[in-house]
Amino acid sequence: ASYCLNPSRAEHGIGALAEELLGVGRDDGAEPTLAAARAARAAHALRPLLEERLRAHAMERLFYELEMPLAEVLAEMELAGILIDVAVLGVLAAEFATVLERLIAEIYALAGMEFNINSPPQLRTVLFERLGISPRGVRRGKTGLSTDVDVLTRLAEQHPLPAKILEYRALAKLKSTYVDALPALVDPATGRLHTSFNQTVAATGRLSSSDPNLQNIPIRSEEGRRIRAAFVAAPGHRLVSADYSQIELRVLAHLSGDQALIDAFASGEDIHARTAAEVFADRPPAEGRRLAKVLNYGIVYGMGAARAARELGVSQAEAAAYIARYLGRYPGVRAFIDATIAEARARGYVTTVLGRRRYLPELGARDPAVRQFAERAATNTPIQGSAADLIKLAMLEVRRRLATAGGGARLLLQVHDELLLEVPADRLAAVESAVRDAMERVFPLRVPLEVDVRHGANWSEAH
DNA sequence: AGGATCTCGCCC
DNA sequence: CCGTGGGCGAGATCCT
Ligand SMILES: Nc1nc2c(ncn2[C@H]2C[C@H](O)[C@@H](COP(=O)(O)OP(=O)(O)OP(=O)(O)O)O2)c(=O)[nH]1
Ligand SMILES: [Mn+2]
Ligand SMILES: [Mn+2]
Repeated sequence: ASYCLNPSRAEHGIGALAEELLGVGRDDGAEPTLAAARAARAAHALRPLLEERLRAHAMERLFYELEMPLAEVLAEMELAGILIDVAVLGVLAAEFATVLERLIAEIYALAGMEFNINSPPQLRTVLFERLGISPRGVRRGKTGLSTDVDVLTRLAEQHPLPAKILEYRALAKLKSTYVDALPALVDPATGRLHTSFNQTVAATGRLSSSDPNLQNIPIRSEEGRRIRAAFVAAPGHRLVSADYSQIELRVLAHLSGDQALIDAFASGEDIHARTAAEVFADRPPAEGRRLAKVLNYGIVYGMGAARAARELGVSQAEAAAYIARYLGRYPGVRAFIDATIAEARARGYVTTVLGRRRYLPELGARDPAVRQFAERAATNTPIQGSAADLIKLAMLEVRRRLATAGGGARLLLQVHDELLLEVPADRLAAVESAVRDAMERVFPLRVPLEVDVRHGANWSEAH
């Protein structure tokens, strides 16, 4: 309830709420029995307060009909877990280790010394002092010159070392974060991996996932897809992935009412593919579409010419012209952004289609940087948050349909606009059409909702 | 030894 | 602080 009322709060526990809403002082060192008694008394006192606030904010349906029943669905998903082919990860670990060893040797040779490649400050010293690469035009962070992927990509034109570092970084990331970490978290009895879905963390209404995070499994690179392929279906089953097509662009079309965008979706256009064809025609189609996605959402959510120029590989002036032309094509979008910011400033918060709120007090900040940041968040939250509303609602409907027609099919994961299910092989067709139907009809918008449904023996095949 | 912060990079 | 937004985690470093 506290999360619905104010999703930006750092804590929603009884202690924090008692302190703020009841004015009760906290004593974290209290003897356990006493602490439990105090928590019980606080919970009892908080209940009518929170109930009244939910009513006053018109959030009773959001809470009682969406978030509360969703909690049980999420619990089932956590309990179900997902099967991991540990042997696949074992092979990758060995392969990656071999390549990393070679890269480390090459890096030391190019640097003329050994150092900790994982240490940005040490790398900075090697690049800009020992090798004397010019730091001209290199971005600075809080602590000094940056060594991130953008910087190293540019430096790669001047020296062979940065490219090797990039290669090392990409592989080391995959190995440490996924290949080495995931097997240790697999339940040895079942071979399955169990995440936590956090329902009260993201300020927009999205879920998050942790311990382990299964919402950021690699997909972009070939090596990444091999990791994703280690997420497999149980014997006799398939993994089914159902992912909304261009979801936030559709929500934007709905909320803004922009006629060009509505027409585009009414006639089945793929805006990501269109952008890709316009500006990334020289790239492989799949990569082009992914880059186009970044650009499409970036522009809509306030990306500047500097960043757009980097993404597009053109001058800032050309990027600025592209952004202007893009927004000019969808005049309703600009108007929606301006109206959303104005309304947010007046009311102090923005809302989603199901009445979720996010307060943005920084909209009144005098510091323009702080204020503009809040304005971009105000633009994004109604759209990202409404998309989160839709898939949460769809999850309840999918769960209901599985109960009657699933034949043992289970929801396993949610990845913001994607549901991953494990389905008995002989129930594939029925479950796929039920899931598609539930997701597409969940909450009719001014544009159709479309869902890409695929299946396979592993998550890489299914996505 | 363990927490906080920073940098970097994975995903939607 | 931030001029796309929203997350989580590994490793290094600094500090207690
Ligand atoms: N602001 C912002 N939002 C993003 C970005 N990447 C993804 N999202 C959000 C918007 C998307 O609608 C949503 C789901 O991501 P997807 O990868 O499924 O993209 P989308 O549904 O637009 O395209 P799709 O047709 O599924 O390939 O996540 C991004 O770089 N910036
Ligand atoms: Mn999608
Ligand atoms: Mn998706």
